[in-house]
Amino acid sequence: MATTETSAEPLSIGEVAERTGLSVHALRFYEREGLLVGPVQRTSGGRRRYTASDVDWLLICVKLRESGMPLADLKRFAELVRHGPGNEAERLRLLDAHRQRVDARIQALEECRSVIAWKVGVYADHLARGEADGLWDPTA
Amino acid sequence: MATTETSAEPLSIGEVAERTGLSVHALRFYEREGLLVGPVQRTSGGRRRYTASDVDWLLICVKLRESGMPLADLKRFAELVRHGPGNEAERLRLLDAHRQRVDARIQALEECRSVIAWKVGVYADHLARGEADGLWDPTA
DNA sequence: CTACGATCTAGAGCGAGGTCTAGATCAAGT
DNA sequence: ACTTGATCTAGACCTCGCTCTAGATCGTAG
Repeated sequence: MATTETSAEPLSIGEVAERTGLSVHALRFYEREGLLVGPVQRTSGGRRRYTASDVDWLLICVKLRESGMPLADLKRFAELVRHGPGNEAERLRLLDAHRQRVDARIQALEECRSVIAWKVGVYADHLARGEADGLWDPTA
Repeated sequence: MATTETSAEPLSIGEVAERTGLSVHALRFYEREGLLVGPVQRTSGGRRRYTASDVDWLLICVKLRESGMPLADLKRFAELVRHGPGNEAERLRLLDAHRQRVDARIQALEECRSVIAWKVGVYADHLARGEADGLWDPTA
């Protein structure tokens, strides 16, 4: 069980890709873009070695991205963390603003869902009754 | 109250833009891409005249897009409707598949939100206690 | 008639967020 | 030593979904 454990052993980029769901390309891209808190360590041969906290950070990044945070905001957040203690209020503001956007997005999606569900119902009814009328259809 | 009513009067592209939230550019683009059910009528001078059902369709489009349906799927849906009665089962499948994707997306967002809310809580606690420790922070 | 804003077409351009390529190097197995 | 697969860098390229431009025309108010 040495390959799947959550140990202190540094991981290769491929292993981190597996664990985070990001592609190795994306991992290098994120690093170039300054989205990581610290520089990733390297082996003598130049290969990246990710620590557990690198992976933790990436997992947070994945959630923030998945919820629609732009890379620019993620970068800003990374910069704040990189800069160290003293800016927690700003980090909080950034995260909380994002949380609000996520809430709004969820609400918007729920509204869309109800419109779509209604339309699905219209078609389902129509098919159940085997009729060609009663549907809104400009070509009918 | 002639300018804001929901009448049978055809509307100019600018009026439709106002009512749907799409830009006039986007409206022309959608038309070019075949996302509309029928061809938009024109005045003798060549200007577009949208009917109420054009607007209804566009409002559906807006909801589908807002909920993440790709233009390609929207185009497919438009083609089905344009083709007329007889393919309602496929329309239903398309819409229902989308509804499921929306549900999945909402769930994913809710998970993200809880991760983010937890992180917000961590920072809020930290600030409330005025401490510099207890935070996960690789640079500390 | 003259202005002026809205609209027209065709097509170029853009921003986000990666993805992919080429060619070299590293590391491990045999 | 040789082969194989993972990784390296720099930078080109891609998809999506519009957005914008240029230059012409329409249509309405004065």
